[in-house]
Amino acid sequence: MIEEIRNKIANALSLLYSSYNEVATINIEINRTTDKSHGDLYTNIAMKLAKIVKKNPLNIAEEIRDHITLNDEIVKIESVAPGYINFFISTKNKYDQINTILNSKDDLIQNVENTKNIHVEYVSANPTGPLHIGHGRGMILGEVTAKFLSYQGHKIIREYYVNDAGRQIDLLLVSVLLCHLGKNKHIFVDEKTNDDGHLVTYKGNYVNDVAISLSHDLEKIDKDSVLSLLNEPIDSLISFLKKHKSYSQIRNALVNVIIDKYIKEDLSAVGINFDSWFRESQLYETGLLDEVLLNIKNKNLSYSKDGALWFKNTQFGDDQDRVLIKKNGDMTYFATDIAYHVHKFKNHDVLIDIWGADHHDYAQRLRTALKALDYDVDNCLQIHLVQFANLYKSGQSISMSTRSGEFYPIQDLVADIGRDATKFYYLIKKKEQHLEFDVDQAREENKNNPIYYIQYAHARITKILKDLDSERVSEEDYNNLISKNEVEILGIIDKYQETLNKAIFEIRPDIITNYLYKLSKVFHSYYAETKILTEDIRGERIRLVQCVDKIILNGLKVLDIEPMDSM
RNA sequence: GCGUCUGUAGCUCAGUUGGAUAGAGCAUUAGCUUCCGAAGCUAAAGGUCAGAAGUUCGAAUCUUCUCAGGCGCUCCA
Repeated sequence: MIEEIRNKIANALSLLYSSYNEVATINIEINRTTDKSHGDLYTNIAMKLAKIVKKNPLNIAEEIRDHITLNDEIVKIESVAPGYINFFISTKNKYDQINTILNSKDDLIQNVENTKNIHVEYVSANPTGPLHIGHGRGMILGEVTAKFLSYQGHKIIREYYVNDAGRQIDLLLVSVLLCHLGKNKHIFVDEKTNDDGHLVTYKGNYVNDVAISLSHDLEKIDKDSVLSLLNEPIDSLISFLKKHKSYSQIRNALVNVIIDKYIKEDLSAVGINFDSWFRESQLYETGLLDEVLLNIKNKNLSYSKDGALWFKNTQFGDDQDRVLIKKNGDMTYFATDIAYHVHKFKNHDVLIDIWGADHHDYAQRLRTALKALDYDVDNCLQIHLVQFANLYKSGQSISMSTRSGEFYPIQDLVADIGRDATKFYYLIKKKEQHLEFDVDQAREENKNNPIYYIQYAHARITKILKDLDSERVSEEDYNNLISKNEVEILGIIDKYQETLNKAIFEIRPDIITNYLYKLSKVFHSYYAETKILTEDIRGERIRLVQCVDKIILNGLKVLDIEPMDSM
């Protein structure tokens, strides 16, 4: 319908204003009206042309209007000040979408033509403990990103990058070892507290459980040697451990326990399964890290200073150069991340990283480094930065720290409000927005809680339609659906497909949650005001609510939320 | 100081590519059960779209500046 009108206008323009070159290239916008007294569709083309053809926009609108013929579908055209052209569409054609949706068997999603191999990396929290609500938003948005891209038709691999070779693992190992020796309250002489007042070693209750699981391995470490190092700086103990012949085996066992007993369980609680787990240690073992560092050196992008190896970031606009290899020989995250991305570039067309917004500067740094190594960063690497979520409970903001053991595990949130509410609330706003997440509200089972409100609409429709299985309802033209709510519902239905596809292609789940909420709202209003199962126009109303229900089910399915037939 | 995200009703937020009178929910106030689920509905009230200038026929939307808040600017992860 919109295309048809656009063609008619283009035709009129070529007759009227062909002498102006710019007219041929102008974008003819056709939009839906918000006020039905202005018809169904409108265009602002006359106002855009006013400047080019130097005429009063209203006159232009009139000229265009007179060059478009009416037919069965376009029943009226009017030109209105300051220069809108409004189109009135016949009811029969206005609502083709309702039949399209009711008759369709697929998911109403358009596929892209050239599909790509896309690598999506998300969560990737250090394997030092259970996942908590601070990880929740990236977790859910990462999953939705992967899902939406696969709806588009792309081939997706979901990967969790496991930082199993860094300092945090050594600190966790020390913490676990202390527990094993019954010294879990021990604090090292040099153990500083950071700005948040948290310690460097891990103090959560789970550390003790991990120590029990690993007791067989921990027995291999000589107890007396460890005890003798307790009054020295923590790094003495760490270097002692690193020299131990079973060090990598024990570290590996530790990481396995954390991943298998905690992280995978946490992910599964919100329904996430990764296709691949990539370990940082692989970068060392395969020699890729050395290879990449050599490449950086050969391209003259690094230099040595103060015993460390530096990348020449200032050559690319950064305000300082950044360290690749520390004075003590350890790699920085910068170095291993470059190598990891080099690895990912080998087998994929597009890489997507889902990171917290606090990594903004770092993302820029990584991009420039990879660009300097001749990777097509602009086209092939997307780093999606997700703003923080602030969770509230009983009016209090919940703060989080894995090390101190003071955190709210994601599994507790799921147990508290349910998997679907958890997902829904994390998805309710676009990623650039800071998210205020009220746990108490998410637990409520009333209209304060959008997910229940939507579920309730579905439950009500399910109840109405329950006994109608045998009733045949034929395709209708919906001419009798003329009440305010009916017209509004038809209008919302009409926009579903374009809304859905916009959400999928722009990876904006918030558009879907908003849409479903609005649809549910009008439905509830309609339901309270109108009896659906009446004698006279029963069929049309049944089809209307069937369509509403189908959209709710489809929208929830796209978001991977389970519908509730009764509540 | 630099970078970045944000600023819309008392609170939490929508607002299509710049379009016609800026919209919801909560909270407040006043109502609605012979009737498909009241886990609901109806209505009232609530606005300097942070501020200023600019572009435009037309700005919450685009540009610039200012103000306020979050985050980052470690040989941290």
